[in-house]
Amino acid sequence: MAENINITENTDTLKKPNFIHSIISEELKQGKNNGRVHTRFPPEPNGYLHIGHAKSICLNFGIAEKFAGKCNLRFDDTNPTKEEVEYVESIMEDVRWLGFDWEDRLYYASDYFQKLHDFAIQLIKENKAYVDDQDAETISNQKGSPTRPGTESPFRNRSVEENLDLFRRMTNGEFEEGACVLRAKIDMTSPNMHMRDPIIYRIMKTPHHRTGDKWCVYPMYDFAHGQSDFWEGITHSICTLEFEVHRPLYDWFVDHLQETDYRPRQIEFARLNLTYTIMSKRKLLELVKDKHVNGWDDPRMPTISGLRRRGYTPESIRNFSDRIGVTKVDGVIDVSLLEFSVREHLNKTAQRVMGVLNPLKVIITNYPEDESEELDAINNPEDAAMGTRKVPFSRELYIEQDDFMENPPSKFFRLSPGKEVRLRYAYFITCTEVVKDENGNILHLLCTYDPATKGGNAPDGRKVKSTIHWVSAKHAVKSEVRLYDRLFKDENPDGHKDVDFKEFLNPDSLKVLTECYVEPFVKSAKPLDHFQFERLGYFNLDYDSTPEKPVFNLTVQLRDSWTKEQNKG
RNA sequence: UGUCCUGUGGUGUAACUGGCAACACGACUGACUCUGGAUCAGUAGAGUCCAGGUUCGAGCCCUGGCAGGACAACCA
Repeated sequence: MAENINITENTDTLKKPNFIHSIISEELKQGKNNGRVHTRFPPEPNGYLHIGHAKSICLNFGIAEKFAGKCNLRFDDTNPTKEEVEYVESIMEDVRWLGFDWEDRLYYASDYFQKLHDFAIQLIKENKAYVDDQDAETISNQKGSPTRPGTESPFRNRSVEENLDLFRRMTNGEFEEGACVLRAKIDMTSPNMHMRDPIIYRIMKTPHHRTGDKWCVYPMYDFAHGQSDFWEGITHSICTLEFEVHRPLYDWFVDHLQETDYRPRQIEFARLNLTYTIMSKRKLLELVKDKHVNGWDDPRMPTISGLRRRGYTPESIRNFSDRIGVTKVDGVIDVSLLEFSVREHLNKTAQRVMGVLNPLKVIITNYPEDESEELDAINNPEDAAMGTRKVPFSRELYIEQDDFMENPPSKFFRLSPGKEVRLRYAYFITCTEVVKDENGNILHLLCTYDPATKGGNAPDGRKVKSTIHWVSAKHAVKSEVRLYDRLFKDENPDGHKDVDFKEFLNPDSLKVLTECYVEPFVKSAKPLDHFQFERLGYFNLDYDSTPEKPVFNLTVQLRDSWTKEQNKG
């Protein structure tokens, strides 16, 4: 798992305003909540966070930052059957890695189990809640349908005393799971299904990851969330669109909780959808459990830990999040926007290095056998402060197979027989002979170099069409490189009614190259360090690396107008 | 036969109390270049879901439609 977590300071100046900012500004102008702004990020610890959560994290913490308010981290842990400490820990790690700080405001819904239980008793005493002995199916049938009103439970009018006694016995564990539930008494004919006497407590005899076996009744989401917000002094409870219809219920509970002017306000926004990926925690879990990927942090996963391992930076994710905006329109964002965001950041910050993925040996026939020299290379042309490094050069080199064509088309500028190209930061070379085996497979290339072009410039002003990357065979570090492609072949794998999303898994989403050569500079790299392999893409060092064998992950390729050109024809 | 929400270039978002539909990604040109990267300059692409109405003027206001989404877990 991730070791090198560097908290990056939040210097983003963009923070594009959105409709929630407008609502808050307006309220502030009216003096609401005495100018206080307090949000929260409330994940259920039942899985790893994904890029969709990142949007929510940036939104909630971003609002706090923008309005000089606060943002809490709260675990919505009201269902012990699904929640685990492993998830709690990963979530905290991910939020921190993204660059946000909840300071001392770490909360759990389970912190409020007692208060919630007290409130439930209060509702019973006010004759606004009752114990229902019917089973799940019966209750469900009585709820009616969105177009048909529900009917009342025969237990709806039990006396307060009886309800109090029953709920006490539920709490004491006298009943089996499913034997009965506590329901709010609202309106079985409401056009809003959520107002038809919603269940607020159920019996669960599963130990809770924090409270152990102290409780055997647990509050439902709707009963816990608004009250938790209230007790924490949350002013804006931001959630996704599907909770829109829950809002009247959210308000109903808070209105019955306490008489005061202060009310947390629920505001909904559209969750993030990305092309070629799925965002459902349940389905991501399925990919992990069925081993379609190698864990939650597999670099192909849209999880934050996956993106981190893949080489995404917190800045790039924050910028992405800002760029996509916040609205109530259900849309799908093109992954290319995410990719643009990493390229943008890594272009400015990544150490450049030369690495050959598919090696083709080149022998410089006029370069002395046992000699070698060191050439100066620029670490990052976008940032002079990053300085230069030495790159070893010798008689035997590797170049990229794609950089040589025996019979090149007219627009191919790279190496071919008789053609001269520049080896980046080194010399001009000319291909003099293609050496093949008896089957006609290319074994290696014989080239000559021009000693006068050392450093890459010809004193006679001679130009070459192309500069290619290379690596000195005897100095290079043999590495493994993992190339990733999109996990799904379909733009919307989740959007087909009759086809399971797994049908669209891309069988070629991972390609492992074991014979790659990278310049010795990378020997000192630590896991997660970012590099640009010149002319290829951005890569980072994987946790699986050993000093003997580095392993690199492809974060994203460089834009490539050559293959684009090729695909035209 | 319901309630709630949403409709602006290919995609995502803007447009302050009505005033020439803007920005980013993507696409395409060209310039430059020791990364076919980056950078720079530029082009195309929507008349704002539809139909009426108010107004000198409507993406914004009004009326009526249409389309898409959410809601019937003892999940969150």
